[in-house]
Amino acid sequence: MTSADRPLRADAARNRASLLAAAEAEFAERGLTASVADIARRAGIGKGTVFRHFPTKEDLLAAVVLDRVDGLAALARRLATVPDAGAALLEFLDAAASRQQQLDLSFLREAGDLNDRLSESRGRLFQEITVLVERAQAAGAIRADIAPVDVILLMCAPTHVVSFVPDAPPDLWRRYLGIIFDGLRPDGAGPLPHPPPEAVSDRPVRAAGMPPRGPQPATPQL
Amino acid sequence: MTSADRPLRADAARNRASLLAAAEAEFAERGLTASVADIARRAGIGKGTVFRHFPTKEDLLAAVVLDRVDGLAALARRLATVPDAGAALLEFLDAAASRQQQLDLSFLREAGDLNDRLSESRGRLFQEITVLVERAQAAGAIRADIAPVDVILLMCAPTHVVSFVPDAPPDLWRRYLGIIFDGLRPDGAGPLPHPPPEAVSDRPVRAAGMPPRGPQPATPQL
DNA sequence: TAACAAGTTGACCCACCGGTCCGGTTATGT
DNA sequence: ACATAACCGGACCGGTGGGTCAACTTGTTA
Repeated sequence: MTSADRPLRADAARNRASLLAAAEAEFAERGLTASVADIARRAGIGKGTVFRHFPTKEDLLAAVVLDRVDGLAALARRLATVPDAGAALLEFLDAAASRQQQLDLSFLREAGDLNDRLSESRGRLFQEITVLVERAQAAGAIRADIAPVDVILLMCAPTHVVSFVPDAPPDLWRRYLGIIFDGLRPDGAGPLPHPPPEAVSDRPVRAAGMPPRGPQPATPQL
Repeated sequence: MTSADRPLRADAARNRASLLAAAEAEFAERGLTASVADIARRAGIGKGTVFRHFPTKEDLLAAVVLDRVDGLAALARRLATVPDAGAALLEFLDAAASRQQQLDLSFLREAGDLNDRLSESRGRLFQEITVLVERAQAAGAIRADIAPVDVILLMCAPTHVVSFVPDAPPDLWRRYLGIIFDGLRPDGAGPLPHPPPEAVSDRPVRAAGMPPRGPQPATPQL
């Protein structure tokens, strides 16, 4: 819209920048429950201005998350040329988890309709991951019965697991990435009990704690 | 209270039962964000009645969750006598994940103050798990550098991972339990990159999406 | 500098949610 | 059958959060 039609007014551009910065910080600190009002206050602008730039809170979140996703995809692409395919995959997972410490992307796996540009970027990222996984597999670094989807699904697990320990050391997640990655190795291990799922997602599912619009598809929970 | 003083009136007992059933169903479908009003409606009783039985939404959740936790602890205790310690641990993790399909207990790992009875039960459960893990370790079924805490933390991962795939087959989680459990095996695998955390929790941290009381400890998110 | 469009703002709207309260209802013991 | 205490329910309260709007300000362009 504004970005294509006109060059955007000077003050508007400034506001947009500090809005994005504030949103990133706020989402990182409070999670998806961060309120638009708080973000606006932090950015030093009025709440109305937020909605002028992004018609919806979800769109704001999408904007914040977009470059992280693109960055991850770029990293994956770079790592696809590294000789040691196994090490490349591990490094990617390391980087992914590391960045999740700052902002949870896990909802990306389900939110099929967050934003057109975002879901496009997500698609690219998933494709790059697929390349990484298949290379690692061809190199014998991970077992043959692993599908790229599996890695995508497990990608966020280390961060999630660690999010439950109170004063977690900043790199505790590496421990769990280590365990999970060892589970991907071809060493011992019998056959897996279930085939991988078809796809991660493409239907509209909402990020948890975001908008209680429909009857909600229900995250299965104990 | 009511359960100790007096035998509880007939209609009250009936209402309490249907309330618990409704709460369980609603929490399972909508997660922690299920509203008390919805639960009351589903139970066919007034909202006031809900609060008469449980002073707080959190207490209601605790009541719903309590017997599941106790059931899991009982299972763990039973499995502690099974000869094959490795198989016993795997079976426990299988049962735990299986029940999580119905109601997510992951918040147990952080909610230190949900309810006295609940956190007591949780303590027992964790202790039983510790026994299971140490036995499996002594039997050489899982690697020596795994701590019981690790298993507790990873326990809910398979369910969580699967919660992102749209129309997941009901036992897809077994695939990821398989991968993770393989990561616990003593086979190949170098040393783990980080020591285990001290404890899972004992300080008051709120379940996500439950009450926005304090400034929130912020689930680290990407 | 004049004039207009683009941008800004915060009061306002509305829906939701946890929790309270009191007038009315009903089970229960005698 | 009656008295009574336990119980029920829904209107109500205070707070919150996403989103709207009309009046006002400001950058831009001629």
